[in-house]
Amino acid sequence: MSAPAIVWLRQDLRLQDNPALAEAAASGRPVIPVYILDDAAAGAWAMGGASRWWLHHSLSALSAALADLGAPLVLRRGDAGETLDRLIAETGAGAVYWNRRYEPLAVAQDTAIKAQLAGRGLDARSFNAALLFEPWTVRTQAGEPFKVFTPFWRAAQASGPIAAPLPAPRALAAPAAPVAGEALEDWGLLPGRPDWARSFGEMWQPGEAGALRKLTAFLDGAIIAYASDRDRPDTDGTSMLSPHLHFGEIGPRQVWQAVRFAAGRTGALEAPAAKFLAEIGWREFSYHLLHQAPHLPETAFRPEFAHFPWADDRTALSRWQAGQTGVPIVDAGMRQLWTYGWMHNRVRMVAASFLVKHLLIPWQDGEAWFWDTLVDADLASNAASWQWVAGCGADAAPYFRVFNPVLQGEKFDPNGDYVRAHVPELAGLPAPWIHKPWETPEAVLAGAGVALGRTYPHPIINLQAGRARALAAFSALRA
DNA sequence: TGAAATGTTGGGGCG
DNA sequence: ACGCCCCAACATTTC
Repeated sequence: MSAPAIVWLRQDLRLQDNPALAEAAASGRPVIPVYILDDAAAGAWAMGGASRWWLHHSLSALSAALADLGAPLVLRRGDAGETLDRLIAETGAGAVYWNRRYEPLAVAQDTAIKAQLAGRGLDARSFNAALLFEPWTVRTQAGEPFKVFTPFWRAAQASGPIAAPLPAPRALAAPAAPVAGEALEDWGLLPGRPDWARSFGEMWQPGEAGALRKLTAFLDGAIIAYASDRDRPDTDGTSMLSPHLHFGEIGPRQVWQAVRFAAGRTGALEAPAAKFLAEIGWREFSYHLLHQAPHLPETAFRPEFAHFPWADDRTALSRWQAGQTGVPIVDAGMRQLWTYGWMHNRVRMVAASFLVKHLLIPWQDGEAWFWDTLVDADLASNAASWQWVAGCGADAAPYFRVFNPVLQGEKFDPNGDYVRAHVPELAGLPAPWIHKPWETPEAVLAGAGVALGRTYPHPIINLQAGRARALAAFSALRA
């Protein structure tokens, strides 16, 4: 029997379209799939709480699926390089395969490990499972990386056909002797008390099966109205694939093929399909930006922001985090985030704009909170999106684009149902007032059981004054 | 993937 | 029937 192949799984927790796993299966070697929890290697960007909840359940699902195929998942903790070395020594493995990561520290770690393994004569190989286009392959005519989304996406799509996804291996050869691993329950990935994740399960089914279910439901339902409903937080208008994509429970090639196939069957889907795939494109663009600017999670892409006069207001930050700003659409979003580990994208923009512009709080503070609380927390997307809102990123929103949370609420949550779902103390307010309780007549408030300052906060800032202050601060930057 | 201020226009009420 | 005015609706520009 030939020496086993280790498949080092990371953000590719699936069987379908998994090139590293497929390579191991095709090699004829016994297969040892391993997941290594290596928090130290991630530095300041170790997985947040919501991501850990997700990881626990995703590994649980993957473990069952791999056991069915004949090669049980091995769980280990510690420095990844040392852990792989020990595993190789224990099992006599002759090959290590993995799918690439793109976070700067992960790239450095993978590069060092690969050189180390190859130097010792092991077959160490990496593959692409996470992106449609490798970040370093999309270039302008001048050979430069892109800084603007639209030309990036046009060039990327024109750069060649997207490979068809690989099927899941039908079976895997088990190693001669079982490989010892840790118990998932011992990793402490789930919250203790209080169990802030108790509602997550209502919305999510981590794992490959859950990912495919979300994709199917989207293609059978919301995609037809995606162009408009994706902006409506009061509907299920989006795919909700983001955490599945982040953990690699489904790959972008699978999404691409399924969407194109669905659109090919009926012409009515062509336009919404293109809109949806452009969102996949934004994910690709974020990785493209992170690759050209490795400090994107910490430092403004545009250098003139280095000395921006941000406010140091811990109280305001806490109230924003807790969904107690007194601005209904913002509070609804922040509470949806806390309750379900996810926030509708339209509301993310509104809540982020409110923090960065009305409150002048550094975008990095919002980024850090999202990192800890989102189940889809993704270093590239999170950093690029926060910089976009703050206006300090590539292809960023212009400085004068300040979302008015009242108008956004009235436009995208016209009946107030989204606010009612997440801010129950306002549920009695009629639609014309629910997005601006501070302007609501006293009699209407009383009729709805709302007492401002007691059952629901006064707004943390006057919206007009906050907008004016933001415009002054951001326009000073240009001068 | 904005909002607000300012400018323009055209329908309809009304003397 | 006509002209004046109001203002909603839309367009443009400014931040």
